[in-house]
Amino acid sequence: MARRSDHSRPQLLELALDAARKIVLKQGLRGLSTRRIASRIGYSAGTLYQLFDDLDDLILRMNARTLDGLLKSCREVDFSMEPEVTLQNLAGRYIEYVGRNPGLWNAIFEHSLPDGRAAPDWYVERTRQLLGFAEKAIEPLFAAGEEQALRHEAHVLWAALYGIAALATAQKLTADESPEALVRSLVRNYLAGLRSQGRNSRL
Amino acid sequence: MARRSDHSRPQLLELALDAARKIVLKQGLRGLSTRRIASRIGYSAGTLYQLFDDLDDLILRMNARTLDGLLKSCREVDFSMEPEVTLQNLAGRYIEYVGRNPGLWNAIFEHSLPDGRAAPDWYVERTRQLLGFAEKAIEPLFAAGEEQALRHEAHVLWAALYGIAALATAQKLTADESPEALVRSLVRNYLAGLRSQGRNSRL
DNA sequence: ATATTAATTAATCAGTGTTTAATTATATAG
DNA sequence: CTATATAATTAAACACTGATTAATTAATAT
Repeated sequence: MARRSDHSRPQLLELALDAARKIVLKQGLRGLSTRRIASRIGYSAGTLYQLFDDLDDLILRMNARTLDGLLKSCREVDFSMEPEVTLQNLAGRYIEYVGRNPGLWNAIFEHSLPDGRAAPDWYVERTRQLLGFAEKAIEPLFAAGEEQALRHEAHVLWAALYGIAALATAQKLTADESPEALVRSLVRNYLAGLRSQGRNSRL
Repeated sequence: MARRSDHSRPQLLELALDAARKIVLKQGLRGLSTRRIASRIGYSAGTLYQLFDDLDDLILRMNARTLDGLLKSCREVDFSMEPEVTLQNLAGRYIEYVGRNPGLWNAIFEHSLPDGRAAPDWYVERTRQLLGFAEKAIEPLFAAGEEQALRHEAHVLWAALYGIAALATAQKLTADESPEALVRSLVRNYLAGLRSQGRNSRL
């Protein structure tokens, strides 16, 4: 056929990514395949290759949407409060979002690109933005000229948050430890530590 | 054939897991397949199903060995020093080990079992032991009867460490941030925070 | 030497990602 | 309004994958 004017290209892309999302939500990344996506949207597998470079590309675009949802939630945080409150709110939304879409979040760190292939800019940009929120939250704790220390400490917090979320969604945490409580402790203690030491003493 | 007395069953299991390790080191988990393992050890793919339940079982056993290597390294840490020194040593070995075997470490969190299938006890036990080291390191900071708080804080540290290691090996950290430096900051600030607040105030 | 047992494999099955040629619906030109 | 060109869609093919099966073959017991 030619374009069967059933759906436009953008519509088709939307359908495909949505179908992929639903499959991953129910069956995990393992259950995702081109043929399954195709059958769900009433097209053949080959059509997907007009919309995406390959399955990796499709997965990256799906994961980018997952990140977008988290970014959207993070944007609603009030950054005018004191750093700890802001960061707690940020971390809370992070954990809440991940907890509501565990399958999708799992897909983010279960997926890996083949050997030498790097994640595209539009994907990396999203993770960078996420990190940016952490930086913005703790910014008041640092003096001008300490940007390097600021980025460093935000990186630690971001990676730590990532670890808690990862272990929680992969169900590798003991049941009696809620990720929310772990994150609260992380933020409180880490910031208290930053304050008690001067934050710029990171030999 | 029957057992071709070329290798004993334990030898064969060793060969298979070693071959799997080498493949994952060079090509990542994506490059691992039953046929590739089999051809490397000079047997057919079917033979592997006499040694392992399935490929997931094989991967779990390979990952368990990766954890064993880390456990072995952690056992050499001197736990008679003060908590921060001990924990820094522990975390240092953690990051060092992961940094030396990034492919193998990646396999640990890239792998996931199908839908309802849980990790076997002998696997979970290893992760529990690893967590136990963190508990042992910060134990002196807690009074008797605070075991719950102890486990809680150790969990935070362990998950945070995991996050840094994960992002580092997946090359999702900015190049100018070494995982060693991130981990040092994590341990120092978190412990400082624990001390500055009373450690048992974790509502 | 024969019968039994069990390890090993080749063949097979259903599934995968991806590419190709063939088909077909739309858009364009005459 | 028809003929042509264009481009989307698909069915089929290819080379893989994990896993199962029947057939084969080597070691063991009789």
